[in-house]
Formats: sequence, structure tokens, C-alpha cells
Amino acid sequence: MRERSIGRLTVYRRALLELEEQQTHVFSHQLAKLTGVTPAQLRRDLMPVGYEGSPNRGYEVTGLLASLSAYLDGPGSHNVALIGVGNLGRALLTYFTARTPNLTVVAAFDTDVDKVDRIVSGCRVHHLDRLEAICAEAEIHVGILAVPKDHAQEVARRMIQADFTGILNFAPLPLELPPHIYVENVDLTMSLEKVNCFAQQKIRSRQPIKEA
Amino acid sequence: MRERSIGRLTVYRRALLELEEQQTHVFSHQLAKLTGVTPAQLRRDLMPVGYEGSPNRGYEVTGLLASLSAYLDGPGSHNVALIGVGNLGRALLTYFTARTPNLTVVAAFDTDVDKVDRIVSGCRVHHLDRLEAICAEAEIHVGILAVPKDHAQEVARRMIQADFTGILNFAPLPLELPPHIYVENVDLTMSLEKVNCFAQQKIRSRQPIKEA
DNA sequence: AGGTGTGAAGGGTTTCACAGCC
DNA sequence: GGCTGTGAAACCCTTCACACCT
Repeated sequence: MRERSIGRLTVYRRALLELEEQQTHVFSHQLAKLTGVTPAQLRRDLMPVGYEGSPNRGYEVTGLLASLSAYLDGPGSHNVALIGVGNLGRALLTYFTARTPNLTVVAAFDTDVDKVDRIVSGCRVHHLDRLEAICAEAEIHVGILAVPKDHAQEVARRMIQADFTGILNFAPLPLELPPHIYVENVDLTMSLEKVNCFAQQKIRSRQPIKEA
Repeated sequence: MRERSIGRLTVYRRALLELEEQQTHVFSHQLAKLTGVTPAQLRRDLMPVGYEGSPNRGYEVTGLLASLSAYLDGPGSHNVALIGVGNLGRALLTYFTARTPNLTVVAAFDTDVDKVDRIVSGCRVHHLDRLEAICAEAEIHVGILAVPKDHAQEVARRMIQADFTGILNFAPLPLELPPHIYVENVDLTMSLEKVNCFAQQKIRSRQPIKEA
């Protein structure tokens, strides 16, 4: 009951936020349908959260939302930094700025002096040299790492220096970091190649008759 | 031995491509180090591929590469389509165009007439209405779905009509599709919130002394 | 000695199934 | 009756450990 489950809890929360405007209560099978899981899994995921529903009304939406947010976020600031304002970085900045109500990307960093001091999606780009100072100031401990593969390990080390504890890593290589840092890897190329592999299989299994 | 393993196999292949220029043979522990897995897992992943290494030379790089590619891609074309040329879609197009040697994004689609007929990263944008015709012509069966959440289900259905068998889905909702379609979901918001959650935990566990 | 391939064990995650409750 | 919470079972994935090979 860790890793996987936590991810789904954030999905439940997102669905509940939309649901909040429409209804006050929700059953596990309804929320499960909305989020693409089984009712049993949803109930199990909720166990450690400690919020209890009632058998004939289900879960109270606002109450469950509050418990989920307390469980997932805890107290403290939820500022995020983007490191690497390239093609992908800019898109992620725009994406997250519009889509994460409880997290805010408050600073971006790059080594390209042409990008420094520009504003992207309402977020100032700083030189990477200022990482430590700015992140200490803004209490940033979570970073989106979107730099070229060859620089990722080096930049990640600087993030540790700047007291980061969580990294969302888009560089396709295994970062070597101390265990008190949480790293979530997103390997887009791997995902696409995986889809291609299974798609090919599906095609083959679908057309077994072909000039045998 | 499915899902997970296939993803890692694509990672091994990528590492081997870089290795090819430097050495002719590689041991499981070396390749494992490069890709962030244990040697045992790597060897197990390779089992269904059917390529055998030798105890005192390890794996022959080019031979393993050939077997991996045969296993992962099979024959047939490997053309990919992008559906949704928004902020994220454009970035993905650029990203994949530069990074996937064996897959090619050959067509993009959008409903915005201002985007239609433009060229993005060397790829022509077509109106979504032409999806079926163009994808049949170019033998495209894999799609990157990067449209707004509210349109994703509807667009996905059109993709099925156009004979897609694999979808890399960036819309944060569970697509309802027939079982002969493979869907890989990438939920960026979930990933970032997950990082935030664990990062908070790390901070708390690190500083248990605080004005008690 | 130091590799590989793999049966067996281990660990984690999902699903089942049912007691308890309204 | 139909829902929730949860022990138990099933399932999947990873790691261990060792026979075998050079």
C-alpha cells in the first residue's frame, strides 16, 4: 500500500473536485467508474487515509476531499521549480500552471542566458546558478527535471544541494541519488515504444490469415 | 512477464544503441547499471526474447540489438500520428521527432482550422476529419492522444474507427475502448502530485525535531 | 573465477468474498 | 437490499540462489 496507491489517490481527489459542484455524496462504484479502477481497489486505497463512508450514503464528497488533501499534501508550501526551459520544459510549465490547483510552479531555471529573465507562462526564468538561493527563499523542495540527458545527473546533484527532496525526472537515464530523495521517472520514449510494441501484437493477432 | 518487462526491453535497446559504437560485447551487470535495473531482472527480461549470451563474453551488442528489435517491433511500418496539436502536442512532436529513431510521427491532426496545413517539426497538420483517410494511406496504427480532456473519449473513438490499435493517452481520464486496443496512460499531473506527496514525507521524516 | 539461464522463494498489489451496518 | 471495510486468496513481478558453462 504505497507507490501505486498514492498515485491513484491523487486521481480520486481530482475527480472529487469536479464532482463537488454536482453532488454531496458518492459511492465507491461511482468514483471508481470515473477514475478507471475497481470499487474494491478504491476502498482499499482509502483505508490508510482513514476516512470512513457510510453504507447507505457512500462518501461525503467534501469530507473525503479534505481527508485526501491532508493525507496527500500535509502542511507546508507546495511550490515547485522547473529545471530546463527547453521545448519540453516550456510545455510542461504551461501544462502544470493550468492544471494543478494545489501545486504552483513558482520558478524556472536554465543555463541559457538568452532564456534567463524571460517570463514563461507567468513564471520567471532564472540562471541555474541561483537555484540554491531562490529555492531556499521560496521553500521549494519539488523539481521538474527537463534538461538534456547529458546534463541530468549533474543538475540533479545540484538540486540535492539546494535541498530538493522530490524530482519528477524526464531524462531517460537512471539518476543516482541518495535514498532520501524521491524520484519519479517519466520516460516518454519508452511509453511510446511500448504502445508501438503492443499495437503491433494486436494487429498480428487480429490478422492471422495472411498469405500463409 | 509482460507490461513492465516490455517497457524495460525498449530501454535496454536504447542503451545498446549508444553502446554499439564503443564495444562489441556487454555483460548483464554493465547493461543493468546503465539502465537502472538489477542484473537478475535484465537477464529475466531477456528470456522471452530468446537471445543467449555467453558466460565469459556476455552478450554480443549487435546480435542482441537485432533480436530485441525483432521482438519489440516485428515487421511492418512504424508510423505514428499525433492527435491534438496544442501546447503539449507540439512539444511531444518535437520531442519524438528527435528521439525515436525507429518510430516516425508522420502526421498530426487537429480541429482548429488555424493549425491545419501548418508544418510543425517537419510534420504536416491535417484536419481531424481526414484522420481515417490519411492513416489508412500511411498505415498508421499508433497514435499520441493529446487533446483536451473533454474531447479525448470522442476522439479516441474516431481513432478506433480509423483502425488504430495503440494509443498513448495524455488525457487524464480512463478511456473506454474495446479490448483489442492497447492504451498507455500518461498522467503528468498525477506524477507531479505523487512526487510532491513523497517529497513532503521525506521532509517530515528528516526533521522530526521541530518546536515539540 | 566469474559469467549466464532459470526454478524457487519472496514481496507487493489486486481481487475476492463476506461480516457488519444502515 | 446494497453499501462499506477488510481478512484471505490470487496474481504478478522481483530477487535469490544455484546448476551449468567457459
